[in-house]
Amino acid sequence: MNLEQVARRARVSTATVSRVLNNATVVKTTTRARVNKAIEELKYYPNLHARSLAGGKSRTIGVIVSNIENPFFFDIYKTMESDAHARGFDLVMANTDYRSEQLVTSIRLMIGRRVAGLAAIVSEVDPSLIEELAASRIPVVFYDVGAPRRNITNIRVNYRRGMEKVVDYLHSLGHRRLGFVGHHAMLGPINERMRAVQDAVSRYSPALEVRTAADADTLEGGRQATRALLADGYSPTAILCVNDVTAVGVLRELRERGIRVPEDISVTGFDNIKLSEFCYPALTTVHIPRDRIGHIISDILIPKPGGAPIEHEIVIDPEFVLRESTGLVNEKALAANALAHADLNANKRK
Amino acid sequence: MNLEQVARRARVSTATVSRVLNNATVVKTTTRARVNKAIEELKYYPNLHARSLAGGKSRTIGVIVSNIENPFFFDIYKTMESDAHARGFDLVMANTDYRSEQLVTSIRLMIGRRVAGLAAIVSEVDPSLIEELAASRIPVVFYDVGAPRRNITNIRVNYRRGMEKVVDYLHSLGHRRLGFVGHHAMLGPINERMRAVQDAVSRYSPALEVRTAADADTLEGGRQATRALLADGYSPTAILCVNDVTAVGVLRELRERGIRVPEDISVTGFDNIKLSEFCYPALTTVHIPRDRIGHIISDILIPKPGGAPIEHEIVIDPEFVLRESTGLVNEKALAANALAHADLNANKRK
DNA sequence: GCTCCAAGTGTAAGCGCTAACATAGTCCGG
DNA sequence: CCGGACTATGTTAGCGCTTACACTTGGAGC
Repeated sequence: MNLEQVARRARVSTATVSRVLNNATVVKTTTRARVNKAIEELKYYPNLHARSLAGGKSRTIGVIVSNIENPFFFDIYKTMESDAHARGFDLVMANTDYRSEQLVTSIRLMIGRRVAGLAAIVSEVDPSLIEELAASRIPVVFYDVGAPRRNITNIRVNYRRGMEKVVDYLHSLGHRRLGFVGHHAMLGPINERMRAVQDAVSRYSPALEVRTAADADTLEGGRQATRALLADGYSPTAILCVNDVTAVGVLRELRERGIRVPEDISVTGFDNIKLSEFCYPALTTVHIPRDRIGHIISDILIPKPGGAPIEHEIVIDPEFVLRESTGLVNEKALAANALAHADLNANKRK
Repeated sequence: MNLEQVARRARVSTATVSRVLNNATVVKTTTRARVNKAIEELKYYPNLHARSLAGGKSRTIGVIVSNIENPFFFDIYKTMESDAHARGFDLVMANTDYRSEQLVTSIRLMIGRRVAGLAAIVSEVDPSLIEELAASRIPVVFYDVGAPRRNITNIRVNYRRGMEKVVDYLHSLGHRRLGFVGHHAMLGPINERMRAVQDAVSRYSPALEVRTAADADTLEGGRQATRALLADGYSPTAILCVNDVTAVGVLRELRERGIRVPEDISVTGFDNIKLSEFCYPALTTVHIPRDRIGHIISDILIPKPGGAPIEHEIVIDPEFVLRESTGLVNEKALAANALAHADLNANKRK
């Protein structure tokens, strides 16, 4: 089923069919109708490969994310998707699972697909890759990593500021021993986040201390990291998490141990995904405007006809969101709990 | 940057480069090395469009889902993705948001991409679409809808049986007034699920009754549906949900109203997504083996060399999972709560 | 030394489409 | 009644690749 067959049936040339398909206005209404009828009857769908090969361009935007399972990435994707559809583009998504070799594969795949634009919402970026992309001349948006170039725009979030807000707030509640739960991808921005926490803490040093544990960027990962954090007898009065998903995992582990949140330990998330509002207790977190980020990326990669030129580096300031998972420090309760927990373990061993 | 340039640089013909790319074995080792070097140096990535146009086939599998945001769909996608990658295929995902016109668009897009196979994990399928797909000769797998054909395989889950297990269990705990929270996409399988609930309930009729409310397939949707369900004074002692995501929304609304789960009201989910284990209280639910479903789909769409032929209709039996969100009926507490809630509302009005 | 064959490589015809250019109608003013 | 300016449609050369087929070698077999 191809152009030629449609053309034959509609008694026109392939060029005319092509014109109808791309709704060029020059086609006479009656001809157009005839062609559309033929298309309909033959259930013809143009071969997109031939199209983008011949046209030298595609109407596809590539999106590469570290972990699409995390609603943070997903929300950005979703916003981009609706923007793209509205402008007649399609999205192709690739997931790296924080593995840099997967990122390389994905980027090559996207280049192979000759995407019209590429969004890389990932943390594990190699400088040579950026070089390669710069050479490819494909419009690219990096989130949080990379350096601006002619065809490369950077969007970053001021995590430092966000983490400071969290640390300041916890400090003001009297917390002095903190835990930070990260995830394994400690490259780039996450490492940056870890450093952000440490720096934020060090402003109160030595009165304020923090210890870190990391696991996967999943619910289960947050839980495991909590176990690691509490394993060696460290008893933080508040646990900061690299994001909300992890934080929900933390909540689960604390509940399991009979530690109440926020009465015994305070917990904070990051990102302000929908779930942070629906979990129990609802998470105190930091809002990252994912829809705004998505729109910005769309505007860069699919420039609107009359659109204004876009900056090559965009910085977004996050906002503190107070909910139920944080409260005044409660050393006594914590001590009691630790004791109870020790007893429990002792009993188990018997 | 194309085959010809690489060929020139490696001092071979384009055919040889192509052979190297597709690792045909006939190429001499030294030639192969020369070509690979040229590819490397020129940072050449084959144009996938040209490839699938010339080859008449693509190594891409299309996946269409109703709501990728719901981990149920996502888990299937993820399993398929890793299977596909392992076999050198790529996935292209499309989301319908339960809108049937979006499904039509997506299917046409996939046909246009000449995907090697198509998985439609959606509920809103029109018979004429199935006809169209049958004609396209693309291997297709439908989940829960459609009818088997030469190139179409069906996978279904025995929801009926799953719902019966839930209803039986709740009945055995003494529950007699049930609520069912569904979602808006009341077509096909969801309607099927609703009927499944009603049928399961009617076996105990008239002792057992159920009322239904529906909203979006999201956390927020579950919450809204709960409001609707409880709005007219109906006071179920247990709420069954169409899936776990919705159930977490229900939990949230009940908590807000000061209704304890499971002491005052029992809640059940469906699917057994990871979150059902991490929310509070952990959900009693029904396990749908999403990884198994994903593998089955992969095996159908990307047949392994020595693979056994696949049935054209596959039925999966779900399994009941008991957790913390269900308990013995407690009419007294419920009455007290209803009263308290009425008071609260009365107070608000003042 | 010659034939024959296999292994390795080159040649060129498409795959289905777009777009630049060519051509055929159509209408109007002079 | 004819030239020119449109408008509508046709012709055709690629886009970058795969693949059937043609061609060149260098031995092995005799």
